[in-house]
Amino acid sequence: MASSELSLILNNANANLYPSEPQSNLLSMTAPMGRPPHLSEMTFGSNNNSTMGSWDLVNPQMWTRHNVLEWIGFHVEDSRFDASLLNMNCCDMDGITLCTMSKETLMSMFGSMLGERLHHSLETQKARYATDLSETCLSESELDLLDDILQNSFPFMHGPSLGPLLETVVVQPSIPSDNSENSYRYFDEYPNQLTPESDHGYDSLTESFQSSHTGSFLNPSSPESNSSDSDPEYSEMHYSASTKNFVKQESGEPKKRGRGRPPKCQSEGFDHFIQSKKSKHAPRGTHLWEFIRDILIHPEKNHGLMKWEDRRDGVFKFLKSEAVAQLWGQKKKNSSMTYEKLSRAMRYYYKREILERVDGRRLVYKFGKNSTGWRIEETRY
DNA sequence: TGTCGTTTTCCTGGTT
DNA sequence: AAACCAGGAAAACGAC
Repeated sequence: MASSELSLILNNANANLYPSEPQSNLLSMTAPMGRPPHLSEMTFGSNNNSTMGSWDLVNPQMWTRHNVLEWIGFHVEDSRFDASLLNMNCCDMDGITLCTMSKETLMSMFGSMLGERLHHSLETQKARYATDLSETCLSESELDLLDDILQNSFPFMHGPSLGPLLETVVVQPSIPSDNSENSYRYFDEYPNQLTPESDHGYDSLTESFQSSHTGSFLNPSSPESNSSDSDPEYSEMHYSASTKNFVKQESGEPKKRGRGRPPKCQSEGFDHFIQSKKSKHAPRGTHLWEFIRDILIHPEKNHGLMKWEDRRDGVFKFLKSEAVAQLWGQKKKNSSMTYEKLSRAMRYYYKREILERVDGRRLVYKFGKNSTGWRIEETRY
């Protein structure tokens, strides 16, 4: 079950861009919503745990801003720290952000004593939940949910290619970082770790994972491994049938298939059973151009993925094209997304004037007159 | 259930 | 040669 951590990491990367704060029901705050409560407004005795807040019941990665405040408040109170010395701006962050902070960063923000204490507590919580996830017996519905997340987030983890990734899962919470780092750092690591072998012109991270890792992640006889896929391309059985690269490796000669997008779910059986349990009507997500825009206008969350070439004119450049594509694929639950496909979708925006062509410059695009929300006057960034 | 819009996938050919 | 660009064709898929 440690694999769910990896899903969390990737989901958190998206959650960073599209936060939903789903756990507000866990809060035990007395402060009104809409602003961070002052520490003096917080209570710690109204939940399951009489001394700690609801943060104690949740993986730090999943903490909301309120959970973080609650957690800080607990330690302020417990250590008899003078709360008036605290800069409340430092307390306004979610768990994902918090988890990227190094000990030094925490100490600089909260002082050596409280900072060290917070760091220690945070590491303890991280370790605890990393352990909990692997040891907890989950209910059937939780298993379904977990499986759902795993399939959607990293379907290629099922089958023969997962071993080393689990190490990443365990290590991730301790990634050394400072304030400037964030979840995208996770993606930044891959190009160096992987050994693309694809003959495809655009080596996606997905392909890299598939081609460079061996070993088994799940017991082949377990329901998880059988159900591994709403996306059958990534089960060992079906991969050859629908993935161009694999076909080429398998036969030594590319097999032609019909034009257009192949069906995502081509199998019956348990895969179909799992699939049928999922909602048929996922809420409409943001469009690709909005996704790109959101990466660009959140520089603190755009860790070297893209950059503005000309902020005023809306000209931007992909720095890590495949990483952006993977992130987009992650958002769309499509782990086979590549920059090639993403860029095709981008080119369709020319006609609709959401994007404008930038001739002669690779990986450079420009927002068009029908795009919104990126201009300096439209954002606070 | 059908239609529509937006991708997604594949492809060929061209450019850097 | 690899990486990227351009755009046609066709299909998937969610929304309405």
